[in-house]
Amino acid sequence: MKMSRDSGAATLSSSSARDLARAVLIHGPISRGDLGRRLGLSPASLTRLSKPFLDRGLFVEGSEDHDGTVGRPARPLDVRVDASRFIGVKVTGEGIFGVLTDLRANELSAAARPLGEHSVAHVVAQIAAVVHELGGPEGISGVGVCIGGNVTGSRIVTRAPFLGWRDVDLAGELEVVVGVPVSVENDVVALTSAEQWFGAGRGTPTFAVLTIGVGVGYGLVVNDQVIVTADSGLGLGGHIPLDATGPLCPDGHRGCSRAMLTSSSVCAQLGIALGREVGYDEVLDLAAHGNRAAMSVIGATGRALGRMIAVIANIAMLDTIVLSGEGIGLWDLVSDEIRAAARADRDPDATELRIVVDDSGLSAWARGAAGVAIQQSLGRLTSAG
Amino acid sequence: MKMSRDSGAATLSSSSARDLARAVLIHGPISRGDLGRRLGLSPASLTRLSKPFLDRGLFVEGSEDHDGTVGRPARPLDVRVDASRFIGVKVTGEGIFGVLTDLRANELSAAARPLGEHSVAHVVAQIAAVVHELGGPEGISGVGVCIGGNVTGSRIVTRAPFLGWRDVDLAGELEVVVGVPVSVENDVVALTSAEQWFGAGRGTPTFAVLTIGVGVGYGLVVNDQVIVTADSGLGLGGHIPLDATGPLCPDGHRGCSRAMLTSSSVCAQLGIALGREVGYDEVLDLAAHGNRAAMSVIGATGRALGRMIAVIANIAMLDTIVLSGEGIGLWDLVSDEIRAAARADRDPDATELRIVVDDSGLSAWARGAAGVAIQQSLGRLTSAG
DNA sequence: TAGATTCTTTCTACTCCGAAAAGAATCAAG
DNA sequence: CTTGATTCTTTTCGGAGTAGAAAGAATCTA
Repeated sequence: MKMSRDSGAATLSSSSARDLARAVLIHGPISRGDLGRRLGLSPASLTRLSKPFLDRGLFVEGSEDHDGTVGRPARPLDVRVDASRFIGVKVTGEGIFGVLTDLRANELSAAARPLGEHSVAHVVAQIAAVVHELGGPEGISGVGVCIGGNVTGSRIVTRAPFLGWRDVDLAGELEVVVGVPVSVENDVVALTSAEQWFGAGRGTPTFAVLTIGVGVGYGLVVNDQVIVTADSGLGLGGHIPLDATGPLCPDGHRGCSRAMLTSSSVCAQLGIALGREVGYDEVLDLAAHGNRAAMSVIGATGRALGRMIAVIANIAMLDTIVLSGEGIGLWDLVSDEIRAAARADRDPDATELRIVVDDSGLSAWARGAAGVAIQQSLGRLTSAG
Repeated sequence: MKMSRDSGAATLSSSSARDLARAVLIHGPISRGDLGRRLGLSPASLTRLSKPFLDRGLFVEGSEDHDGTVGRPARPLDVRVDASRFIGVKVTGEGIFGVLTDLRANELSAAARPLGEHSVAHVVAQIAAVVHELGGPEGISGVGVCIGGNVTGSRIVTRAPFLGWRDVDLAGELEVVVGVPVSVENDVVALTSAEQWFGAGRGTPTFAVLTIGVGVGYGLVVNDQVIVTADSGLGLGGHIPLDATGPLCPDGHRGCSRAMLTSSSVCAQLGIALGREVGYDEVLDLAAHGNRAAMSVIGATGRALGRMIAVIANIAMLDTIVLSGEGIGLWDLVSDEIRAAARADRDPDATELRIVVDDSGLSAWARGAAGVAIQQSLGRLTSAG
C-alpha cells in the first residue's frame, strides 16, 4: 500500500540517484536534459530523481541560463557548493600538509606542520593541529588523509614504510580526536580519483596520472573506474626502464623511472656535476638561466619523462595523461622535449597525446585527499539521506 | 493488457538475459544457484531468465550432478554446444588459415590456403575456399575473420597496410559469397576477446595478451572489458624500449619490442652470427641443442620478453598475462629466464605474476576470429530470438 | 497577442527484480 | 518404508525504477 504521508521522500539511495549526484557534482551547473543524455535516462526520470535532492537542499536550481536560443530556458541543477567544507591532508615523512576545500575540492586555504617523529600518536596530533589551523572541525563535513603506502577499506593503513607503520587504524584514531568522518587512502589513489572527479580527468573515461617529486606516482583510470590493486601502494610506476645510460636506482636498475625522475635523483645528478649540494628548485632555476649542466640534467629528465608517457599511453591504451606532483615544475622548461620524446616512442600514426599538467604541486595531494572525503560524504548523503 | 498467447516469450533480450547467456557459455555447465551468485541475481530471477532459453532449446539442463552432498541436486544449465559450428579465419600477407570450431571456440579441424596476390576479390575467394574446405557454409552459424589492421563496426577494414587495403567492406563481400553472417575484427582484439571468453582469461577480470611472431601483438582486458581504441590496429605494443644494446627496429628504435621479439628479428640476429639465413624453428632447434649463438640470441629475447611482461604488469596494473602467437615456442626453452627478468623489473613485494601460455600458435588467431563470430551470434540470439 | 519552441512535470503502464513461501529431489536416521 | 533434514528450484506477490505520451511552463518571434 502506498503511503501518501511523505511523497517527497523518494529514493535518494538508488544507483541512479548516486549517479545523478555524482554527475551534478562533477559537471557543475547542468540542465536536466543534459543530465538525461549523459546518464542515459529519460527527462521524466531526471525530474523524479532530482526532486528529493532539491527537497533536502542538497541541490539548487541555478539561474535561468537562457543563452539566446528560443524555447523555455533550462533550469540547471547544481550542488550547493557552499553548503559544506572539507579538509584534505597529505602525510609525508617530513610533515603534514593540509588544505581546506569546498565541495568541489577547490583549495580555500592551506596549512602545514613539520613531523618530528613518526609515532601514531604524534602524527594524529599533528594532523588534528592542522585541522584546527584550517578552522575545523566545526563546519567541516569530512576529513580525508592520504599517505604513501597500502590502505584498506579507506580506513586502515596496513603498510607505510616511510613511517614504519603496519596495520594502523588511522581513520579510527583520528575520528576520535576530530569528531567528524575521516577517510584514509593511498596518496596516488586519492590523487587519481580526485583528478577523475574534480580535476584534469573530468569527463575523460580513461586516463593515467603520473606524478614526479619525492617519488614517482602512477595511477590509472579505465572506463571511469579507478584501478586499485593489492599492489597499488607499492609504486609500481617507479620501475619502468627509461634510459640505459642513466643513473642507478636503489634496486640497482639503471635509468629506471625512479632513477631518472625523482627530485633527489635530479639533484644528485647536478650535485655531482657542480661539486655541491643543490635543491630541486635551484636545479630548475639554474636550467632556466642557462646553466649548461643543469640544462643537460633537466633535458635528460624531460626525455625520460616523455618516454615514460609514451610507454604508459602504449601499454595502458589511452591518450590522456595528467602530470602532477611537486616536481612537475620542469614542465615549464622542457615541455617541448617531453612531447617530442613521447611522440618518438609512439607509432607515427597514433592519436596525438593529450598531456594535462596539474601544477598545484604539493597541494594536489592534499586536494586529492579532500576529494576522497567528498566522495565518501556523497555516499553517506545518498545512502542515509 | 497482457497477452496469454505466448507466456514463454519472456525477455531474452534484456541486459540480464545477455549476461546470463554469456555466463553459461563461458562457465560451462553451471547451476542456477552459482549463476545467481556470479551475476548478482536472486534464484528467482535465474529461473525467470533461463526459462526462455530452455524453451527455445538454446540451453539444456545437464545431468543431475549430485556429488555426494545432501539436499536436492543441482540441475546445471549449459549451452547446446553441438547445436552450432563456427569458422574462424586469420588473414596474413602470406595466406589464409581457418579453423572449424564448436560453440566454445574449440578447434575441430583446420585448413589453410596460400595468398598469391592481395586483391580483395582474391582474398575473398580464398577465404571462401577455406570455408568450403572446412565443410561450410552449410551447418555453420557464422564466420569470423581477423586481420592485422584497423577494423570498424566488426565489418569494414579501414586500413590494412600489409595487404594495401583501405576501407574494404570485407564482411559484406564475404557474406555475399558464403551466405552466413560474417564478423571481421582486428586480429589482436579478436584474440584478446577470445582469450577472455573461452581461453586463458576465463574468469579473470583484468589481464593482458601478448603475442610474438611476425609482429608483436598486445591486447588488454580491464574489469571484464576488452579495451579497444582508435589505435588498436596500430600495434602500439611494438614500441616499448626493452634493451638499449639490442638491434634497431624499422622506426630506428634501438632494442624496442619489435626489434627484440619478432621472429624475423630473432632470425636476423642469429643469421648474422652464423653467416647464413635461418628460420625461426631452426633457431629454437639450435638453441635447444646447445648452439651457443642461438642460446645467446634466445636468451636475450627471453630477457626482453620478461622485461616487457614486467612493464605491462606495472603500467596496466595487472597480474595475469597470456602469452600467445606463432613465436611463443621459445617459452619452453627460456621460461625461467623470462620469469626471472620479469621479476627483476618489478617491486620485490609485488604480487607474483601469473603467466599463462597459449601454445596453439597460429590457430590461436583463427580461434580468436571464431570467438568473435560466436559472440556476435550470441548477440543475434538474445536480441532477435 | 498568438504561435513556435524548448524544457519540465504529471500520469500511467510496463519491466524487472527480490523476499518469502511452497514444491521437489535427494540423503540420513529410525 | 517412512519421516525429517537439506538443498535446489519454482511460484507468487509487491516494490522500485523506468519510459512514453500528453500536459504545463517559460521564453522568443512574428
